[in-house]
Amino acid sequence: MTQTQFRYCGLNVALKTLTGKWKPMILFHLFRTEEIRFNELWRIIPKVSKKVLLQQLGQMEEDGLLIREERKGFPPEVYYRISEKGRALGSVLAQLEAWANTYAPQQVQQVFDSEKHVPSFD
Amino acid sequence: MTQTQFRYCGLNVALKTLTGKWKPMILFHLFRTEEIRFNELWRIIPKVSKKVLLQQLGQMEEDGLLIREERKGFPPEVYYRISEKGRALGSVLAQLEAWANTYAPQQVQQVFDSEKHVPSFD
DNA sequence: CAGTATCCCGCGTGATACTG
DNA sequence: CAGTATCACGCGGGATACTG
Repeated sequence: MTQTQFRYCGLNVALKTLTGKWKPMILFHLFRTEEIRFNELWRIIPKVSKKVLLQQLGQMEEDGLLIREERKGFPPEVYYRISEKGRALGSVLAQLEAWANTYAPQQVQQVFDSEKHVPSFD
Repeated sequence: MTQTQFRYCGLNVALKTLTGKWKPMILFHLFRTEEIRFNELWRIIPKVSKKVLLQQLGQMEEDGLLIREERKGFPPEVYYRISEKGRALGSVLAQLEAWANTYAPQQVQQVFDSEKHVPSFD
């Protein structure tokens, strides 16, 4: 039996940065691609309003999870990519995913079914 | 460089079960003790209303994170303890805690300071 | 194309009083 | 002691139109 210990202050902070309706999906895509433009991201994420997507990206930038790069010109080009801080979360996110798949497979399936098409990348 | 992969459906489910203002603290205490009575928990968690604490405990029971045991008699005695499913999250929670302490120490410190007294058990 | 401005609504959280 | 009933409020999320 593994005895794991933690305090809750850091846990609070970590969960706060991860909390947001679209953040898991955003992270998923950031982990998949080197960089991605806003509209590209917006197109592949169904049913989110532009305002909210911008909002969540803004929070994630504030929290240092991602890096926003604005290449000058017109029309504007803005690229988002995962940061080091964000990448450091990768294994933990994978473990959360694994935990859910193990202990709550039916709920995971529900989320899966509730979406038109979950990008299946192999 | 560790390449970690995850989909977001399970991540969504996992984060949903962890989302709640007092859940990190509740988990912390459940991991510390074998079992704990409601009022005991209520006393050591400052500034949470009884209703909300009950609410969050209720959700966590629904999600199978903890086990609620009601021992008959009067006045009633209700004990809460971590479940297997909940315990399986231990190492992940510890990693989230560690991540926050590494990458956002000042925010963690802020949370720490904003509380009268964070139970420091060693 | 990327971002802002408004207006809106439901839900998570909270204070307080009451009950078995 | 543990739990419920009410009432209230702010905030996250959403629809839509507009701007540089």
